[in-house]
Amino acid sequence: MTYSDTLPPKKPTEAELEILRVLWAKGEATVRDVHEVLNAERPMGYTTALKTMQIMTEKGLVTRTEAGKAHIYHAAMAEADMQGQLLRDLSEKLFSGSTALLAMHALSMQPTSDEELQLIKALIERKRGQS
Amino acid sequence: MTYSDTLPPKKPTEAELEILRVLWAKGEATVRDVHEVLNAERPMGYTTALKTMQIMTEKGLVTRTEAGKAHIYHAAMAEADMQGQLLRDLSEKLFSGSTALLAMHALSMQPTSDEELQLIKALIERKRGQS
DNA sequence: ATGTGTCAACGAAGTTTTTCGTAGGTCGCT
DNA sequence: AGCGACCTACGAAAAACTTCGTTGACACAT
Repeated sequence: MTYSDTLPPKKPTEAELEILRVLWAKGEATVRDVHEVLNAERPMGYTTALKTMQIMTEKGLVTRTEAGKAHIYHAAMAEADMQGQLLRDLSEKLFSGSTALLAMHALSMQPTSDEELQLIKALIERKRGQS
Repeated sequence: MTYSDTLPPKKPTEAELEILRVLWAKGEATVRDVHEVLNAERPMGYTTALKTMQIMTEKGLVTRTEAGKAHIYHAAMAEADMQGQLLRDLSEKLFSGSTALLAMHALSMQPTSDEELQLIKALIERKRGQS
């Protein structure tokens, strides 16, 4: 029985999220793969990445295949699901739980391309019927 | 010379954010005020709130007036600015830095009222000219 | 003046997160 | 067999965060 069998996945820590980012980008990766990417961004020991990934396995944040010599890791949660979870978390803590309010704030803070605006308008039209 | 004079405000921790929430809601508050609110949500010692607020003062997250007996605290950063900062942080970590992408995801994850949708549309129209 | 209540300051313990050194295993090469 | 390269596992230190007990100050009522 693993952690993930009994408890809902907890929010990843800062370091864990960095590793998840690499896993999402690559689809799957070994500790070495992950370490190479992260170490390029800022100095970090190999065993630091290893240890963190071991802990993440215990927590159920990643799964691994122990096939060959080096284990192959996968993110346990899809990136979109994690985006949703952290977005909801932030909306609760800073926007009274309103993801719409959060979205509005996000939109107003940065130049957005017409293309993106168009996508958002489409999204809104699609939602209009629902509520 | 205080911390905030030399360094940009760091991301608040979980506990610090809870305190900021109270300060933003009340405008200003004493340790007792803050403690009463937080302790109602979940058990928490008075000195825990006090200590955290002292640390926040050092970090420059809050300012305080030492006028009377009890110090009066204010959030150093406006709520909207903190919302912006944390939104940008999240967008960098999970949305390749695109706040528009973040906004879209936020919009698609929860029923949104027509009224809110209307506001967002207006926001988009206003932005359309800019880019 | 003595006791009671409220306050800030401080130190320190407890917890979680991050970091990495060391040890031991396996593989392939000489 | 011995060596070097690469891997996991483990333990533990270091750093960051959270919690709270104790102390001493001050004011006010007894």
